[in-house]
Amino acid sequence: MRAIFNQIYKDIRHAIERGDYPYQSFLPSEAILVKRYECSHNTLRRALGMLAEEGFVQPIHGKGVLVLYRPRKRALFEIGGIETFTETARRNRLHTTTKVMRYESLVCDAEFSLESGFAEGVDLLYVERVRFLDGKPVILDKNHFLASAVSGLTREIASHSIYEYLERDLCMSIITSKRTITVERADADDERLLDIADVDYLAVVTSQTFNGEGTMFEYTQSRHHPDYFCFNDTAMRRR
Amino acid sequence: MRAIFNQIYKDIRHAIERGDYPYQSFLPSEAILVKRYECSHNTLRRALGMLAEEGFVQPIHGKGVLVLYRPRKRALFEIGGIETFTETARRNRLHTTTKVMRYESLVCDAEFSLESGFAEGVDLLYVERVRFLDGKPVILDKNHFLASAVSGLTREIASHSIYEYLERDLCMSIITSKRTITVERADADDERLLDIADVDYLAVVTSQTFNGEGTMFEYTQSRHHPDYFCFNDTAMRRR
DNA sequence: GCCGATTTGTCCGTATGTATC
DNA sequence: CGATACATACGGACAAATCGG
Repeated sequence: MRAIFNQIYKDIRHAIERGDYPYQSFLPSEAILVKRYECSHNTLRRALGMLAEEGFVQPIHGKGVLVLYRPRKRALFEIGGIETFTETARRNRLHTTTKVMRYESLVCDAEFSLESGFAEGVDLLYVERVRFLDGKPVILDKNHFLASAVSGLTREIASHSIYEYLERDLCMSIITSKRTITVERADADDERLLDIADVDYLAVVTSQTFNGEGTMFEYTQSRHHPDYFCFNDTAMRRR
Repeated sequence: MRAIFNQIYKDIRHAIERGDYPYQSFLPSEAILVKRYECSHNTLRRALGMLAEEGFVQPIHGKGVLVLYRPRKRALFEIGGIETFTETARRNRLHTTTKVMRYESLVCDAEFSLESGFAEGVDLLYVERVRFLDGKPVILDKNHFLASAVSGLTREIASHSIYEYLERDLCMSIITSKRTITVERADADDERLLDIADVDYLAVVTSQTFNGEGTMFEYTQSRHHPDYFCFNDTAMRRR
């Protein structure tokens, strides 16, 4: 795989983040960039399209490609894109620990099939974990994995990073993730495990995740302490 | 503009939503689709790329393009993508009303410049509105508009749909929107205007919106009643 | 208001690489 | 190994918006 477009994307992105092309300035024209990167028009446009999709730039017909990126003060803990808890914590230079509360096998019944999207009758692995950030409990993770897809997973591994195991050891490529964010009332478990007293609502991220073969192998509910939840998103309107 | 790719995108998308290509089945191969639509390889791939980006399909190298879409029971009120309150309500066949609480001019000071991203000293229009769904107050909208970009806006228009006015009458094309979702404690205004008693947290969507010329013309904070908030998102991991 | 230069936007045909079966 | 299917890249052509003279 050559992935020239990806190199160009990363190069321009870093240049923008470094401040080479400030907010509200224009990138060099496509013609110039094509010469600089010695690539085709299409390849360059693919890289620009990715940057536009993520809100770094906005191409304006007949004028140029405008930079919309501005550095900003970041929240303590942010999600957006597919990033695991461990990765996010590392990026924010925070120390994390994970406590496995439950680790058990079960079979998907009719009701849970409707909720989760797993087929009825399949074997599942249920893992319930509390995630700590610098000693504070911030997320209650309720993972349901397709047992056949996570063979070899142990309670020990779950206490570190399940995704690292899946990607590195099982060579599973995590591809598509569908997420829904809601705000729900805290229940007794939440209050006990997340150590909250004066808080009665949580941010809840419910997600279905598909691997490289297109099988949905995970259904997870992450219940976030409201003070440590921040989700970022950029959207483009097509006309 | 020919926009063949968009036609193909919509056609395949509707076919999927209609059930022609069920969950976990493969689309016809690219070669077949190229013949069917009488278009080039590139154009077809662009359409497929859009479908993949939005989680409808997942292309699998060497095998085919797998359908990941499943119809699902939808929440009462969902957001995701760029959709206005009015559009979302219409899609969900709900009756909406809007009450304008405040409508005033102001100048961006240093502090608000840092928070919003507007330049210090520019003239702004502040509009505070409560949005009702079938009579229930569900969102408290605090819009800040760049005064120079929304000339002709009146309190009367604000009580219906500001975006409709901007797009149809001012011919403004709303392009990029950067959003952050957090969960915040309800203040006295929230409690009074959203008619909440036993609820003390809200879903807060803070957004910066850019028009077709690349100028940020809006900074808005939408404070959602937690029971009527549902945000959808699909993400892909690049390897 | 028109024209031409510049710049982005769309599409095509072709070639080649790589994973799956 | 060959056939099939997706993945990347190139070069060329033309359309459409913008801007200055």
